[in-house]
Amino acid sequence: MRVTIADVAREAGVSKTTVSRVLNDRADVDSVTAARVREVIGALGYVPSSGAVGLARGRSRTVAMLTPPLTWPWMGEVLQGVVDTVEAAGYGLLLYTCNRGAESVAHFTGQVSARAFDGLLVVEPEGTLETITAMYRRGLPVVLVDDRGHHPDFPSVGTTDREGGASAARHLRDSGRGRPLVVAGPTAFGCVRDRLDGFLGVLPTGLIAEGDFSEESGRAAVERALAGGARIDSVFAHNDLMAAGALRALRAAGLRVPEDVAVVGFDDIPTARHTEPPLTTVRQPMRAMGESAARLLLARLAGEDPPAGPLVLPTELVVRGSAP
Amino acid sequence: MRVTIADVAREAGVSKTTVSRVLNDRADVDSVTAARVREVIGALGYVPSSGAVGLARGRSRTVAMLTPPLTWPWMGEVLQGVVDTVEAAGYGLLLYTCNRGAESVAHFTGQVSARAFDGLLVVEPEGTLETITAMYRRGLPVVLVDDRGHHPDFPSVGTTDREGGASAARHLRDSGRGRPLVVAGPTAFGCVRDRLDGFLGVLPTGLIAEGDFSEESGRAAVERALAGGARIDSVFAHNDLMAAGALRALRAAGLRVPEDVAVVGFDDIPTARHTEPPLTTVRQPMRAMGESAARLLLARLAGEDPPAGPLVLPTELVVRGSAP
DNA sequence: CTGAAAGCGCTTACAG
DNA sequence: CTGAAAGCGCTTACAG
Repeated sequence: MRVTIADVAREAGVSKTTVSRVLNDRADVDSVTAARVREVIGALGYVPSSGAVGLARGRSRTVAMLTPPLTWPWMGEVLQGVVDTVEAAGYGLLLYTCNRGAESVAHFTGQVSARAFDGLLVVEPEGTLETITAMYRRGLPVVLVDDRGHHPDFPSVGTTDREGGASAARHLRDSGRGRPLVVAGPTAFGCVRDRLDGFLGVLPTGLIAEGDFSEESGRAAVERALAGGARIDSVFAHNDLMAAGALRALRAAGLRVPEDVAVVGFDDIPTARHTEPPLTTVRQPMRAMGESAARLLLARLAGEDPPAGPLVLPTELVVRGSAP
Repeated sequence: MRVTIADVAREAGVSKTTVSRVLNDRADVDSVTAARVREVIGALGYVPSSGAVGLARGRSRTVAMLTPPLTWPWMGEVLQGVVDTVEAAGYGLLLYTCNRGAESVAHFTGQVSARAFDGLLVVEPEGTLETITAMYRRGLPVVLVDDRGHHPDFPSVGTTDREGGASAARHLRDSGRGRPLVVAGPTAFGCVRDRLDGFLGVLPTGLIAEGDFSEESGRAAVERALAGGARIDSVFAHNDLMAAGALRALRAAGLRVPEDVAVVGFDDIPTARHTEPPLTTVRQPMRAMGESAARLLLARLAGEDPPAGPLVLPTELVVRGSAP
């Protein structure tokens, strides 16, 4: 039924070896022969079986990516950066998510999926780190897009969390704010600690609430602070979702943003420009991070040595109405 | 270096055939033998090569998905629905995007990627339709997640665009609005014509602008209408991005939303609840559409016949502040 | 410049 | 219940 290299060889009157050479653009084929083979390939609509090619070559020209839920507001950017880079290199991308928890991971490591790819890209490895480490030890090239923790063992791509936090603090300080509330993410994450350190180094405060990166937790943190009688003139939230929640709580309490309280977020998700007022935020270059991670992995597959330290891409303060 | 089925067989003192039987849970293996083999598999950390399995079995247990840019606000939901369903069935998902245009498609159809999957899921096939059709004719199972056009030749999953448009119109009419501006998408798309028909059947209007689904085009459409002296009391935009643009233009013109002009969008993207005021919108069940499309494809791969017509999932009017 | 043959790591009749 | 052997569709020394 399906057209194989043998069909092409027979039709073109050459050996499979020669067809294979043409397919792989080897120089040592007579140009007339090559042209004829190419013609037959076109006429027959022949497409090589990637499974067979992979088996024979020992590698699949496919990389896998293990992600948190794809509904995270910034995953689209990361994914697009990865796909573009990987496709441009002629690789395929196999996508896995951990959102079904242990079951997903089990499946991921299980017999069906495994060994189908040459290398692995991981975003936010929490929960899967042991598994990943084991695969890494057995020789699987891995690169982390790691905005959550510090995993010095792996090649990784990150962003300037500390400087990002500091830039938010400088901006608030320079616009005359001195009583900030920080709505932090879970402090177990390395990025959270970095953002906190950077911020506090510029603008020290005792008012620190720990949220869980959800909008609701941002809202609750502000409500608690207000109910506790805290007199704040600004909020720095560790992501835009919590900042949006803070915005709501402030306005619900009758406070004006930015006149009474300025708000700065982190990430610059698509929603950030649509809140009222639009959100000033520390932008993470998610797309560039996806591209860089993919490039790092591809370089690794091409035999290059992994870089000594993590690749760190700069954040950028984006000023909008919530903290002019 | 790498552990193969031969290593397991040798270590367990059985043939490769027996190991293969254990691997595939065939009933006809002595339970003691099976236990021993399983033990060796664990000890050696053996993982089958999916390439070899696929080659031997003639199918890869992998499906591919061809998508528009992953930064589309609702792609995350679709993708998550697909990944969940596909993973649960023990299949892998190969991701391709068309965002680099012709080059992407060429790569997609090219030798490296093709034949690496058993079936294909396509979202918004514009531009790739000829290619897809050709592959479909040659026997590749295909399912469309098609919110843009009408392609009766393919099994597809859609939503109730016409009823969605009608529900927006009924809502506006019932709240006393009679002079709507419709900001439509490109009328070349089947879904746009359906939304328009549904809306106009309930609330006829001559004020119809054609946007391109971008926020900017929504803003421009409203500005033009206002500049032309149109006296409107409501806007129905064919997606939330254009609705958000309309919202901005209206407020910039000094009009109050919803008091002076009510606004209804389409999609219910994450940003919809964060605009000021939050957007009333016709929700598309993107995640369910992704799940259904994947299920349809998997059923097809399992040998089931494709359904006669498209699978149509219901929209739902979500009422928020922009049109209470 | 070209081809015959072995091999990649599995599965699957077939035979026992 | 178990195994030897052929075959899946390619690539790659090796020989000419």
